[in-house]
Order: sequence, then C-alpha cells, then structure tokens
Amino acid sequence: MENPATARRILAAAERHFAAEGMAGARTEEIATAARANKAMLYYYFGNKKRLHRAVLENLFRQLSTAYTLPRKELSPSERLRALVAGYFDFLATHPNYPRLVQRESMESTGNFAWIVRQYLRPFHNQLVRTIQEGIAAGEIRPLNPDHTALSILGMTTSYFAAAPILSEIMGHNLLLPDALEDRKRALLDFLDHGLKYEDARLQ
Amino acid sequence: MENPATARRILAAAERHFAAEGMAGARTEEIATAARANKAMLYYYFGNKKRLHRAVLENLFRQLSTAYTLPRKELSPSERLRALVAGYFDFLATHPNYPRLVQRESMESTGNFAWIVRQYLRPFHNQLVRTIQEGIAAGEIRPLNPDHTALSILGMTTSYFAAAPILSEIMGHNLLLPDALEDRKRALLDFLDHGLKYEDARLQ
DNA sequence: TAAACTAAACTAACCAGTTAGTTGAATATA
DNA sequence: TATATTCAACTAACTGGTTAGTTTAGTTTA
Repeated sequence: MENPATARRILAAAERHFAAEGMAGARTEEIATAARANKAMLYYYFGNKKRLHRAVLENLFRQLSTAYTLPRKELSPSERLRALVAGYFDFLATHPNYPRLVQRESMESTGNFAWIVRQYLRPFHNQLVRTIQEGIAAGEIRPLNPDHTALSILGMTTSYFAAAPILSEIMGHNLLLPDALEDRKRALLDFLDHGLKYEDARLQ
Repeated sequence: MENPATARRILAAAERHFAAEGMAGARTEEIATAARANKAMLYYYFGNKKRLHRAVLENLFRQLSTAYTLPRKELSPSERLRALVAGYFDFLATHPNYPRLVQRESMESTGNFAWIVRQYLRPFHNQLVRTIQEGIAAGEIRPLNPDHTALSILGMTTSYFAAAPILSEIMGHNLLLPDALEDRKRALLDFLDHGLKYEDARLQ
C-alpha cells in the first residue's frame, strides 16, 4: 500500500456508498468510479468488498474515539454529561455517514458487529451511564434509570442524523444546515436538562 | 389472487426478510422458502420484488393507522400526548419488523418513500406537534420547540426497537422481553414527563 | 526501472424474473 | 355415474442480466 491518497479516496467513496445504500446495495464499480480509481484498486488495497466495508467502519470509529475529547474532571457530573452529548452531537454533525452506517449495522442480526460493540459502543454507553450515576449520587440529577436514559440520548441524537433526508422532507426544510443543527442541539440539550432535573427547583 | 393464505404467508416472510436484510439484501428465493412457497408464487401474487416490498410497507402502515386508536377528547393535552406515545410504543412492541423497515426507508435518498411520508409519517408527526402545542397553550407544558420534541419522541421510541438486537448485546440481556419493555416504557414516559414540565412545580 | 496505476476483457457465481408443465378440485357432459 | 374439460394454484427448471472479483497488457510516475 504505497499511495495513501488513493486508499483514502477509495475509503471515502466507499463510506458514502455504504452509508447510502448499505453493504448489499452498494456497487464496487460505482465506488471505484466515485473514487476516481479503477475497480481493481479496491481489491489491490482492501482485498474484497467485506474487508473494505469493515475498513470504513474501523476508520470512522477510530475517528470517534480520538476526535472525541473527554470532558474535564473539574466539571460537575451534569456539566460533563452535557459536554459528552454535545461532543457526540458535533461528531455526528461533522460525519454525516456515521449514523447511517451504525444504524445499518445495528439492525443486522449477523454477529459481525460484535467487535464494534465491545470496542466502541459499550464503552461509550458505559461512560454516559457512569456520568449519569455520578450526577444522581451528587444530587444533581433525579434518580432515574441511567441505562434507559443513555439509550434515549443515543436515540435522540443518532436517529435525527440518520433519518435527516426523510425528516427534512417531513419538516419542509433541510435539517442538516448550520441553523437547523444549532436549533436541534439547543432543543436536545434543553430537553435533556429538564428530563434530568428534579421536579421542584427548590429540591436541588 | 384466489388463495389469501399463500399471499399472507409470502407477505409475512417478506416482512421479516426485508426488515432483517433490507430490500437489496433480501433474497426472493429465501423469502419463498420461508413462506413454504415456490419463488414463482411471489411473482404470481405480487408482480416483482419492488412491489412485494411496497406491499409489505403498505400492510404495516395500514395496521398502524387502524390498530392505533386516537386518545379521547376528554383528556388534557399532556395526557393525550402520553397516550399517543404509549400507543405508538405498544404498536412498535407488537410489530417488531416495522421499526427496522421504516428506518431503512428513512435512510434512503430515493424518493420512493414520499407517499409514506405524505400519507402516514407527516400526519403522525403533526398530531404529536399539535398536541404539544395545545399543551403549551393550556399551560401544562413549558414553551419548547414542538417539532424537535416530536422528533425526539420518535427517535427515542423507534430506534430502541430498531436497534434492539445490538442494544441487547450492549446491555447484556434481551431488551424485547416483556419485563424489559415494561421498564423501557416507564423510563420513556417518565423522561418525557419531566422534559415537558416547568422547572418549578409551583409555576404550573 | 520498478511500483502504482488504467482500461478492458473475462469468469464464475448469483439472483430476479420467466416458462413450460403438473396437480387437484370444480364443473360440465354423456 | 363415469368421463372429459377447465382453471387457478402451484412446481421445477431455466434464462439472462448483473456483479464480485481476476487477469492481462499496457501506461504513467517518481
């Protein structure tokens, strides 16, 4: 693998096609053309379609785990949770193919997604859960089910981006434009804040 | 179409396969076998793969719009909203293929989902939005963005069921068992209640 | 000049869709 | 009542287009 630029172009094109049409729907020929490369180059650099697909996932999850800075320790639990959610939101906003690829995999019953679960999704989920638990222990967050709260957070964030094309049609405007994203982020964090709060402000 | 039993078996098998592997990934031969029918019967009853897929979607959305009873007028807006969400949750719980089929379609950029949006998704979304607006007008719900709240509700409910296989793996237990569903429903409605409430109970 | 690459032809497998023919039950006919 | 006819439902085998993956012969580039 001597020319990283070609490999990167192929990987980027594959990411778009796999996100838009799935592993079964994407065509190797089209990926090659979109990457301004020859189909043979796919096999030269990645072996076969399945390995290319896996490389796409690995590349994105690696980006998630690095680009993603952990909130500083000085912050309170609920501030850290807010920072985690905002950070994840920003990652989704800047990586438009990620949510669709993840949702596609999460719907498959084949076990070839297990390594992603172990290495990336479970740690991320656990981090959310732990932060919520700390918030509850500190009295900042009302005693709710941390697991389900984490799942709700993931659902509200990921599905918005994954379904953005169709949701834009329902809403009548493009939900991925900067202004719309700003709105979404605010509404999301606001809803989260209130969902976590004690009913009566005096109890805090 | 003289034997409805065969058509039903094919439709049911197609629903499972399209949900699990998508339109491109599902194999007509496998659908036929699962339906204990000959592949030619698919074409005899449904014309082609695409029309079969569409029939699956139409069948499910028809079920959604009928099985789904509107909350009674006597209830207050926030009670009606709660009933809407609970009703949708129950529909998802009893139709395990629906969320994956919808999520698959919502990720496609091809416009063959437009009729579903017009006929089913937009009315449902609008009903949520209207109920939230009435709750705000009645002073029961704090002034928040009704559109984004509706999207959050849909995201929290649908994605839980669509991703249930992989989420079960993350959580370490089956999230579709009755007890787990009970937990989820309670956590969801609880989170929703608090997210909609005024910060200070005295302001209500 | 060697490695990276292109273009194009090729293959083997796969898979949507078709076809020719069978079955069995209902109905007509003798 | 026995036999012929009809027709919808169904089957097994086939067809032809598509697609993942390979190969080959030649071209560019560092």
